[in-house]
Amino acid sequence: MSEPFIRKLEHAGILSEVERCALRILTTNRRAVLARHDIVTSPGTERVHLVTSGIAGRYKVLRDGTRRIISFVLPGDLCWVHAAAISAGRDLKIGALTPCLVADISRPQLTDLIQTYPGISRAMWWVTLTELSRTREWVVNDSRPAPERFAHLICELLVSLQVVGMAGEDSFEFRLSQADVADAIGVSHVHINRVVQALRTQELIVWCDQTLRIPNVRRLKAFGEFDPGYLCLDGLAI
Amino acid sequence: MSEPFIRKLEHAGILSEVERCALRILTTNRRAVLARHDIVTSPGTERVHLVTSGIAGRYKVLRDGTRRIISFVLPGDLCWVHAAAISAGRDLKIGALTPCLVADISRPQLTDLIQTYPGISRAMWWVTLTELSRTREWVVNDSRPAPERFAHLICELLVSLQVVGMAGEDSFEFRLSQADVADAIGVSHVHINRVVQALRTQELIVWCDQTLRIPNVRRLKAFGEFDPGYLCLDGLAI
DNA sequence: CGGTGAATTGAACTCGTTCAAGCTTGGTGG
DNA sequence: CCACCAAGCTTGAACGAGTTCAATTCACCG
Repeated sequence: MSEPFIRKLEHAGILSEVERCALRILTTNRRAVLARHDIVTSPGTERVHLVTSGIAGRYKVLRDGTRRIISFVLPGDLCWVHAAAISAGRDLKIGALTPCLVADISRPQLTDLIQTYPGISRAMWWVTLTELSRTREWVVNDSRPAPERFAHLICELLVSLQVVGMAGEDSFEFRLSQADVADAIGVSHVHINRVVQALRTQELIVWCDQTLRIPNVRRLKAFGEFDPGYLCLDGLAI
Repeated sequence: MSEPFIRKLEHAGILSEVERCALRILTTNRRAVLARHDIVTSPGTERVHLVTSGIAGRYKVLRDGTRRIISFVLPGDLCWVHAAAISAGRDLKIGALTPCLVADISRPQLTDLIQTYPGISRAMWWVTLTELSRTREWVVNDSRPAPERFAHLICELLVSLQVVGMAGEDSFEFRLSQADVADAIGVSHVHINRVVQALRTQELIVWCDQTLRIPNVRRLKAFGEFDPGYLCLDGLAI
C-alpha cells in the first residue's frame, strides 16, 4: 500500500487500470525531506510535488514573525499545482513537519496525462475543489473557540488519513509538536498546551507516544461541530 | 460595461471574440435578489450562478448562532461551481449583502463551453485557483489583529473591484453594514465599530455615504500587510 | 554529563466579547 | 408636518479567552 495518491483519487470517480498505471509511473523518483525543511526551495512552476509519506504544511510567516499554517499536506497530496498561476503564492511555503518522502513530477507530463485521460482530468478537478472546500472550512473553523477548533482539526485529520489508509477506526500516528498544532489553529503554543490538557481531561483525546487516539469519535465530532460533507468523499457530480 | 465576468476572465489569458460571445450569451436571463436573501435557495447541482451586480457573501452559521462570512462574491464571480462535488457545501450558503442581479447558468451548458473552447477552459481553471488562493489568504488574515485584518480586507476589495471596473484609484461604493464586515473578519459588531473608528482617526480610511475612500493606498496596504500577488492577476503559467 | 528541543506552569496583561443602554437617521402613517 | 418606529451606529463597563514573559521540568542524545 505505497500509493496513497491513487487511493485518494479514486474518491473522485473510478479510474481505469491504464490511468492508475500512468499515475504510478509519475511517482517513481522519490526524495527525502528532513523535518523542518521546506519541500520546495527553488522558485519555478515546472514541477509539481507529491508527498508520499510524512506530513507537511503550507504556511506563511507574518510580519510579526508568527508562522501560520494554512493547511496540512498529507500522503497523497499534491502541492504547487497552485503555482501554475504566475507569481501566485510566492510567499506561501511548504514545510515538512515530519520527515517526508516527496516525488517531483514534471508539470508538462502531468498536464499531458490530464489531457489524455478523462478519469485523471476529473480527478484533478476533484482534488482542487476539495482543496478549496477544505480551506473554506478552515476559515469557518477559525471562528470557533480554540478547543472546538482543535477538535475539528483532529476529526479532519482522522478522516483524511483514513482515506489513504493511514489511520485506524479511532487513531492515527501523529508526530507533530504542539507548536505545529498551535500554528495550524492560530493560537500561541502556551495556549494550545492548555487546550490539549483540557481535551485530555475530558477524555476526548488520548495523545501520547506520537499517537492520537479518540476514545469516542462520535463525541469528538459533535464537540468540534465536524461534518465530513465538505471533504467531498462521494465524488463529483459532473 | 455590463460584463464584469468577461472582464475578469481576461486576466486568465486572452479570450477570442468567439469565446467572449459564447460567454455573453450565458448571462442573458438575470434575476434580482433582495439584500439579506439567499441567492441559492433550492438544493441541486444543475445550475451555476453568476453575480452581475451587487455584493454577496458565502457564509456558514455556526452552532452558537454566529454567522461567519467565508468570502465575498463580487460582480463577475461565479458561485456553486463547487457544488459539482456531491454533498459538498450543503451547509455553505450564499447570501446577498446588497441587492444583487444574478444570472442562472445551466451547468451542462457551461461544461460544454469549457470542453469546446480552450480559452474558457483555461479561464475556469484560473477562476478556481484564484478562489483557492484567495481563501488561503483569508486563513492567513485571520491570524492578524483586527485592525490589520480589516485593512487587508479593504485592500483586497479595492483591487478586486478595480479588476471589474467597479472601483476608482482609491475608492469604491461600499454598501455593507458594519455587522456584515464584522462577520467577514470574525469579530463582534461592537469591536468592528471600534476598529473602524481607529482606522478613521488614523486617516487610513474615509467611510461615509456608502463610499469607502482610501486617502493613502500605499499606507493602508503596508498597514494591512497586503501584497496582491495571491490574486493571480498575471494569469496562468500553464 | 551538559545541551537541546519539547512540554508544562504561573502570573500579569491585552484584545476582543458581552451586556446594556443611548443615539442618529431615514422612512411611514396619521 | 409631526410622531413614531426600526436599523444601524456608538458608547461604557465588566468580563473572558488568549497572549506574553519567564521559569521549570523532562526526555533524549551526543
